[in-house]
Order: sequence, then structure tokens, then C-alpha cells
Amino acid sequence: MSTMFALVDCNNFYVSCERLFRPALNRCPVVVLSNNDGCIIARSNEAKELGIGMGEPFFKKKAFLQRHKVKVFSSNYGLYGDLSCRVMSVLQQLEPDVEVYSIDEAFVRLPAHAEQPVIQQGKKIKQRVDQCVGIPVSVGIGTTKTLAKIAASVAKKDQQCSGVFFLEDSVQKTILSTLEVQTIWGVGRQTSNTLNRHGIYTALELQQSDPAWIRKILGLPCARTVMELRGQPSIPLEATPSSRKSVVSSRSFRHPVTELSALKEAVSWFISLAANKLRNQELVAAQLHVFLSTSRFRTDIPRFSGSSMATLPQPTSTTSVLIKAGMQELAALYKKGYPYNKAGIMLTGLGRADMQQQNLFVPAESKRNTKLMAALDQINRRWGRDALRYASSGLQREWSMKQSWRSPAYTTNWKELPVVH
DNA sequence: TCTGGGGTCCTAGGACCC
DNA sequence: TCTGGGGTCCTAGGACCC
Repeated sequence: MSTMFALVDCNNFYVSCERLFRPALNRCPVVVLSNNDGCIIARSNEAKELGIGMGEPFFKKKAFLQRHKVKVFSSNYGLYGDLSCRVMSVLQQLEPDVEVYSIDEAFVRLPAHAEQPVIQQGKKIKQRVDQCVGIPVSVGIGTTKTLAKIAASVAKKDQQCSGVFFLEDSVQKTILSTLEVQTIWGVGRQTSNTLNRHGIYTALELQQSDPAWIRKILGLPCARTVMELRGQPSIPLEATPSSRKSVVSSRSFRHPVTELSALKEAVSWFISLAANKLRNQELVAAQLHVFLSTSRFRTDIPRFSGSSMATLPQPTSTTSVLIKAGMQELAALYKKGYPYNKAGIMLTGLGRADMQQQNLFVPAESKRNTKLMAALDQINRRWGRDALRYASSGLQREWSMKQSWRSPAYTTNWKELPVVH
């Protein structure tokens, strides 16, 4: 038997995280909101049954949610990130080749000649995560990652398979013929529109089309998907994460912001967050991009969206150096009179901090900076990430996020540990 | 009033070179 | 009138993912 892939997918992950510490929520409809309490990004099954869609704006559903007594949470990424790590480490204890695909999903290579049938291996994974972490998962198994994804969606929907499904050859045709192309991993709206125009509507029809022709009209990624549907692995499992290529930090504001001074505070804060992330991974950045935009949903105001890039004198992760460059870009980008609702920064040209190439014309960055940053990070690790911060990131924070219903950081903050009587 | 944030890969087209 | 061709590198933008 050829090698098999399993996709392990946490069910309604953010909701499951909230429920873990509040079992009383187990039968209630629950939703979790995006940053800024903007959209609904996670729903319990009960909430899905009420017809609440993924990504729906919260303000449009607020009354409805109240009426149906749906419990609402702001997102709590500290908690979700920590529980995600626990799930992933359980998987890594079971199998050597695990690709952490997202915060709530992982691909696992199942041993080719195991004594256990794959379905048993899948059940074991599910049971172990349940026992060690308490987060329910679905497991889909197939001969390629794309087929494993499809199997996982069946596992999730079909009550009869109790969370584990193997997409065997014998059932493949039947299942693929009922799936719309849009539901396939890697096929989005644009691609599915194009496919539809060519008379291809189901996963089965896509599987049976000519990869060379698909390649011509839709490009390489889609041609790979066709191969994967045919059972020929074309998207390899990446057990060792490739090094990161960019770091982004951006937020929507609570209220529109027009003043340059407030934008400076926000951008300084975003830079502090991103620079810290850079240092945690022992990276430095060569470029800094600043971007700024008005709401893309409002038609009653003048609109603006733009970005500006600075090439740093030398790659760095020092907050003060980055803030200085960022303030210059922001000033160049800023136009008076627009109600901005979002700003952000992106760091690119990332390289390892210990392998920097020195610039002939610029003195090497002082050791003082490195030590200062280490001290800053240590203090903030201990006392909270904004215990010590740059004055330029402000105290008033008119622009800060809305987060009205955040649960405690049960597992990552000593002050917020759950209390047992 | 109020519509997320953080990523990756691919492709087309421009600039530049010989 | 007629005005090469091919290669590389870089960037912006599109599409997709969760």
C-alpha cells in the first residue's frame, strides 16, 4: 500500500477552546469574533444550525444573536495559540512526519506498512488528542493531501463516521461527483467561475480533465490540484517549516482616525509588535512597508489606500531603528482629510540575525541596541507585552481595538488562571 | 456607528543587459 | 517602408489559504 496522508482538523477550533474552560457552554450556540469584534469567524454546530454564516459582520447579527441567546466571545489568540501547540505536540508524539498547516489543522503522514488499518490509526489520533487536550478533531485520510482534505470534510459532516473517514477508491467516484469544485482545497471563487464557464462543475469532472489544458488556462497550482485528485501526490508534506518570509502587523481602528499624530502612535505600536516577533525568531528585516487605508465598505467618504516602503540601511530588528524609518514612510504616505480605518506594517527581506552581511558604508549596528532589545523583551515577557513600550506608541490609544467579550488567557497568563473554588 | 488578520505562491510585465 | 531577440531580475498584483 502506498503512503497515506491524514488531515487532522480541530472542530470549530476557537469555540472548542472557549468551551474547554466553560463546560456549561457545551450545548449552547457559541460564536467567536474576529479582531475588533468585526466578523463572526468561528461558530459552534448549534450556531451553524441557526444559519449564522462564516465571516458575517457582527453588527448585522447582533440582535439576532441576542434573541437566540448565542454566547459571544472576542477572539483570544493567546489561548488559542497555546492550545494549538498542545494539539500539535500530541500529533508529533504519535507520528514523526507532521506538517502544522494552520492554527487548527495538521497533515500527518501515516506509516505505509503499519499493522493497523489506516482507519484505526485515524481513530487513535482522534482519541489521543481528545484525552490529552480535550479538543475534538476530525480526521480525513487519503492518498494525497487534497484527498485527505476532502475526507476530513466528510468526517466532519457525516455523523456515521464518528469523526474519522478514509476516502477509499471504492467510494471516491460517488463522493467526488457530489462535491462542487469550489469546495476543493486550492479552488477559490475565481478559479471555480472559470471552470464553470468550461462546463466543469464537480470534483469528479475536474479530476477527469486534462492537467496540461488546466495548466494553460488556470496555471500551475490548479494543475497540481488535478493531479492530487487523481491520487498522485503533487503537494509535498512539509514537516520542517520553511523559514518565514514576511511579518505583518496591522489592525482596524475602533473609530476612523484622521490625525497624523494618532496614526504615528498606531504604526509605532505595530512596529513594536512585529519587531518583537522578529527577535523571537532571531531574524532581521531588510525592508519595512507601511500601509494605510480608509474603509473599503463606505461609499460616503473619499477613499484612499496606499503603501510605502523603506529599505533599511542594514537589516535590523531594533525597534527604535524601525520606528524611525516607519515614521518617515508614514509622513510621506499620509494625506490630510481622509478618515482612515486601518493601518499596518510589513517587514520583508528577512534573514537570520547571526548571518548578516555588513554594509560597507554603514557602521555595524551597535551591541548596545541588541542588549537593549533583549532587556525590553525580557521585561515585557514577564509583565505583559506593553509593560514597557516606546513613547511614540502612545498612551491614549484612540485607535485601539474593540474587544468587549474576551475570555481570560487561562493558560498563558498567571493572573488569569482558572480558579477551582 | 459597527465589515479580521496573517500568510504563501505564481504570473505578467517592466527594466535592463548583451 | 524598414527598427532583434533572448535572457535575467525585480516588483506589483492576483488568487488562494486558514
